[in-house]
Amino acid sequence: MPESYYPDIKTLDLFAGLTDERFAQLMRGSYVQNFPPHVELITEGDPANFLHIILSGAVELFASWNGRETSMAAIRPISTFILAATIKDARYLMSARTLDKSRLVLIPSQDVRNLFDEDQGFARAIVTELAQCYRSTIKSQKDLKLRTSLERLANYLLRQQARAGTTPDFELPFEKRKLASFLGMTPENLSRAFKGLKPYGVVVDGSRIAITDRAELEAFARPCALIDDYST
Amino acid sequence: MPESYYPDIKTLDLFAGLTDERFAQLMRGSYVQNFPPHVELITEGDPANFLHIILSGAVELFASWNGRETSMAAIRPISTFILAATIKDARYLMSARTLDKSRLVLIPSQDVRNLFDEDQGFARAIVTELAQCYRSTIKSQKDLKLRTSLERLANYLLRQQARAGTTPDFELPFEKRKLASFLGMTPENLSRAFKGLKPYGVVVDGSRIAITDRAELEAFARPCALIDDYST
DNA sequence: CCTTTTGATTGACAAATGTCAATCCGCCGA
DNA sequence: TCGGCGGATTGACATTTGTCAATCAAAAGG
Repeated sequence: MPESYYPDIKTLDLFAGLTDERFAQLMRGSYVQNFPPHVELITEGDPANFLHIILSGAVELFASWNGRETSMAAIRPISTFILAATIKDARYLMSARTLDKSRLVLIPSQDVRNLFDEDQGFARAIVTELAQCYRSTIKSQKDLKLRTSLERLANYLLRQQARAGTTPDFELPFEKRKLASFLGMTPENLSRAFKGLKPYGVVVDGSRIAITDRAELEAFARPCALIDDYST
Repeated sequence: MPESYYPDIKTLDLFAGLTDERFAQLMRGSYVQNFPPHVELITEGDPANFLHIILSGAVELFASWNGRETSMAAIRPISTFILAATIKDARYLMSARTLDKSRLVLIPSQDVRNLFDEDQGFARAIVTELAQCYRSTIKSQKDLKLRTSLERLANYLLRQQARAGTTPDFELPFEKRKLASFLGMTPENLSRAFKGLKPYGVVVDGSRIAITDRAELEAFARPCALIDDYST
């Protein structure tokens, strides 16, 4: 792999504490690949041969059963995905596909496991990352089980706006059909949900969303750190 | 803590690899406590001061939001719970209460984190445990998003029967109202769901369930390792 | 033994969500 | 520019799920 990517990858907490030597060794066995949009990178059920890192673009994790499919998460640079399967040397529980043109790093799982056994700090970092992922899915599960679809959408919009910055409006990061699947509803239902939030100051213009009165929307959505704060 | 509990706790994968000395040291700072049924052990939002281990009885993990409550998981001996919060030194995302009279071990979180930094094998074990928990919640999320409540119940019954052994019937491990909440539905809906499974050979007698034709039920439920096999 | 309590069940109804089909709209390529 | 394609939206309708109230059954306690 070209060394020009090293600095980007080093920004990940997972690798920040590694010695240059160990990091370089890990990278030497790895690959960087570019993918066009809508390419399936990983199929659920396959053995986890590589730890994936997304450098640019966007990746969707999804799952299927009995002819149905649902969006589980969207991954944006720079982060790893499907760490647990790599560590456990198990099969992927989710599939992954590119949403946009994306650049990925593939690190052989065996190398990650070896490094884990050799490097105390790396082990610590892996655990922190795993715990983070675990807690995120718990939050997501609480979101699903405790809220109606309207409430889920309202809180999602609040989180997105907070991420976008100080402006009252922002762009949805992907198609509405994906958002619907991610929130656990149909596209038709999402359309109606957007209308249902109009009284609370949500203005929709294509994929551009404006929240005209945050306090009003919050009064309805009731965001809560133990569900909506993905940083803790 | 009385040493008489040591052998039981040592059966946990998490502690199996520790030297006797380190294990004893960890236990010396810990407590064993007995609790009656229906006692709240942990409240979501509180800082995670202790890693909990259940030695006997049963514990329910649940979460609340906006006056609603949902069952997230049931924990049975001998296992730990809420490991991620302990490791991250973060707040609990779920509350916990005893279902039955239960005996618990409480290990100060700081001791767990210290041991993690000192002991390579322990770190490995923590990661394995965390990865396991993480993958379990992913499975649970797939179950929730990809299946109807009837399908969730059918697959739940198949899993329970497999756990119970070779007999076609088994006892539900807790109240139906808890089961309903766990499966993401109301008690009324669960009642109707049981009736809906009658054509597939599910016979209900109080909390005793019999599956008269497993093949028939499987044809409807379509169990799948990537959702229903909690061992991988 | 009887009473009280709690959970389970049922029916009637309401609300939420999904399905299907038609239409609309923006984008891209010919 | 003009189609045509795919996603978004809408309306009508079906299904699923939740809510409320009443009733039933079993367990707990006096």
